[in-house]
Amino acid sequence: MAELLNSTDRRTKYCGEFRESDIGARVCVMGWVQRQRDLGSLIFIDLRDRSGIVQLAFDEATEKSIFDTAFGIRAEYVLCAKGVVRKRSSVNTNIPTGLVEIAVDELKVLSGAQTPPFAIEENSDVKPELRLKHRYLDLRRPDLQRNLMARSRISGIARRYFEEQGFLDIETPCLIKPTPEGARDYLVPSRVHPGKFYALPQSPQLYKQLLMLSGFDRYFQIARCFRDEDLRADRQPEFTQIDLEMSFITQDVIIEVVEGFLKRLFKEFKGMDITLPLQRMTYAEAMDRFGSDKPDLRFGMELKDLTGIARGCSFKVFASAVENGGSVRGINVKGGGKFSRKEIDSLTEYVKSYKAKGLAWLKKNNGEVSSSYAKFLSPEENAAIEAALGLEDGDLLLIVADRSGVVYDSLGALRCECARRLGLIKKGDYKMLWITEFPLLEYSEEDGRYYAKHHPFTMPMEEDLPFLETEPEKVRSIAYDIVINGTEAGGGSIRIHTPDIQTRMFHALGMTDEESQTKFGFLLDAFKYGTPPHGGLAFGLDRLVTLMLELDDIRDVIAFPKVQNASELMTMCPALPDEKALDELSIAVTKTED
RNA sequence: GGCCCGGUAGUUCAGCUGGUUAGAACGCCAGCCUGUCACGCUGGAGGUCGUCGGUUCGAGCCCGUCCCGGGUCGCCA
Repeated sequence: MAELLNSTDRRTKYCGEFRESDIGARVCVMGWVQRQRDLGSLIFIDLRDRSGIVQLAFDEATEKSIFDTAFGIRAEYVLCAKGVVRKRSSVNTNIPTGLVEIAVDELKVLSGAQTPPFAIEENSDVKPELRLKHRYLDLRRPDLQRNLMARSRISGIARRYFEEQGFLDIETPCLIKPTPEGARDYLVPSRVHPGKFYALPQSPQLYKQLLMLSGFDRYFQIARCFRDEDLRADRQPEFTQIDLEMSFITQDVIIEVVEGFLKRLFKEFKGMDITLPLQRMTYAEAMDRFGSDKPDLRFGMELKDLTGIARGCSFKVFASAVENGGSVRGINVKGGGKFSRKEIDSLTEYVKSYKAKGLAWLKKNNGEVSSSYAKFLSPEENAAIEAALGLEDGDLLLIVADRSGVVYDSLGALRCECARRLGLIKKGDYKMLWITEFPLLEYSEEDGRYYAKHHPFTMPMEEDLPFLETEPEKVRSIAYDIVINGTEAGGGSIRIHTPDIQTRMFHALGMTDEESQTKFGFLLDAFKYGTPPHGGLAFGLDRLVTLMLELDDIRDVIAFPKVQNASELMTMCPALPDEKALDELSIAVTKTED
C-alpha cells in the first residue's frame, strides 16, 4: 500500500496555509488524515499537519482507482495528495482554509495507521497516563503542537536577545562532580572508575562562575538541569534553564538586562508592553504583606499583623500563640461573607495541610455577623481586629495564630486559594516583581545546622557581613528572584568572589577547612588567581513557557515529560540494566522495586 | 515518607440499599447515501469492573493488600 515519495512529490505548502488566492493552482500536500467522510459517491478527507487542516475532495470526476483508495482511508493514515485548489461549494467558516478544497487527482498512501487509542483532537479529555504512554500521538494534538512551537519561539527570542546583548553561548559539562549541598543528584557510574560516580548538574552554577574567572564576562546557555526530587505540577526532574552570568556588574545591572529580556519577550510573544523598571520588594516585606517569597500581586488580601492586639487578649488561642513567640495575622477576603459554613470548614482543612492548628474566622453578611472567635474577645479587642483588617459588609476575616513560619505559610497559601475560589484571577493579567534581600542562611532543626537558602556561593550583603559568625540568621544576601503571577520564574545572586568570604561562608555552613577543600577546593583555588566580581540569574524555561501560555501543568510544554514517580511511561524508564552492564560498572544492586 | 482524589468497553463516563444477562455516548466494523466538514441513516462487534485476598447464599458496589495515575505537604543548595 505504501509507496515511496519520488522527486516530483514536493510539498507546496503546509495544509493550514491554503487560501482563496491559491484557487486554480496545482498543489501537493502531505499530512495525516484527521477524518474521512464518505457520502457515497462523494468523499471528503481532512488532512492535518502542524499548521492546520485542509479538505481533500473526491467526486465523480475522480479517477475510479483513486476514489477507491480514498474509500479505504482511515484516521491517521499518512498521505501525499496532488490536485487543483478550488472554491468549495459550501464553505466552512470555522477553519482558515474553509473557503477552498483540493480536488485530488493523484494520491499516495505513505503509511497506514491503526485506530489510535484516543482521538487526536484539541482538548481531548483523556487520562494522563494513556496520553503519556502514547506521547507521540498526544503530541499530534493541536494544543500540544502549539505549545511546543511557542516554546521554540520563546527560546529563540531569548537566544537572540542575549546574543545581541553580547552574551556568549558556552556549553558546560553534564557529567560533573557530585555536589554535597542542595538537591539530590542523579548519579552516573562509569566503567573506567569502579566505585566512583559523576553527577548530572542541578545547574551549571560552578562552571559558569569559573567562566567569569576565565574572562567570558557575559555567558548564557539554555541548559538542561537535573534534580532527583519529588515532582509537582510545576516541577520535573529534568528541566531547562535560561542560564546567564555576568562579570564586573552589580545587582542593578543584572536586573536591568533581565528586565530588557522580559520586555522583549512580552512584546514579541504576547504583543504586550510592560513598564520598566519592575517593582522590587524585599523578602521581609513580601513575607510580611503576603506570607510568601513569591507573592501573586494579581489580587489583594494582604496579611495584617494582629499580634499586638492578640497579646494578652482573652482568647487563649491567640494569646498563647503570642506568648510562645509566634504571631497572629489575618486576611480580609472581600466578598467571602457569602462563603457557607461548609466552605469555611474546607478552608480550615486547607490551612491544616500547612501545619496550622486551626482557622479563626468572622463573616459579615447583610449586617449579620457570625464568628468562630468573637465571643471570646472583648468588644474593644474585636473592634481593633475589625479595624485592622478593614471589615466591611460582605467580608470574611480569616486569622491564623501560630509559629510565625506556620502563619506565613498558611495565610500565604490561603489568600491564593481564596482568590481561586472567588475567581479573582483574570486571564491575560501579568503581575511581576523582583524579590530581593533574601536571607543568606536557613536553620534546619532536623540537622542542627545552617543551610544556604540560595546556594553556598551567594554574596552576603556587605552591611550584614559582620554577623555571619555571630547571628547568621540575620544575614541577608544579594540574591533576587523574578516572580510572575505568584510563580518563581527565575532567580539569581551576586556571587562571592574572594576566597576569604567563601571560606567564612563554608564555616557558617558547618564545614571544616578540610571538608571545604575536598568539596570545593578547585573553586577556592581558582579564586586566588584574579576573580572579577560577578553574578547572574537563571530562568526556568519550562515555567516561563507555562506562564506565557497561561497553562497549569508544566508537562504541557515539555515534549516527553515524566510522571510523578519520575518514570517515563512511554519507554518505561528508568529500567534495570542487564547483568553484564552492571558488572562492567562494578555495581551490585542490593534492592529493587519489584 | 504523610494526607487527599481517581482506576468499569478503544475513549469519556453512568451503574441505586450488595441481587438474574454490567449500560450510554463517542469511536470501531459492515451496508446505504452527491456537498459533508463532530456528515446522516441502518445494523454489528466489543468487558478478567486495576491486582490479589477476605466477608457474604450472592460483590463492579463492603473490608484489607498491592499496583497504576493525579494533587499536595515534606523535599526542591
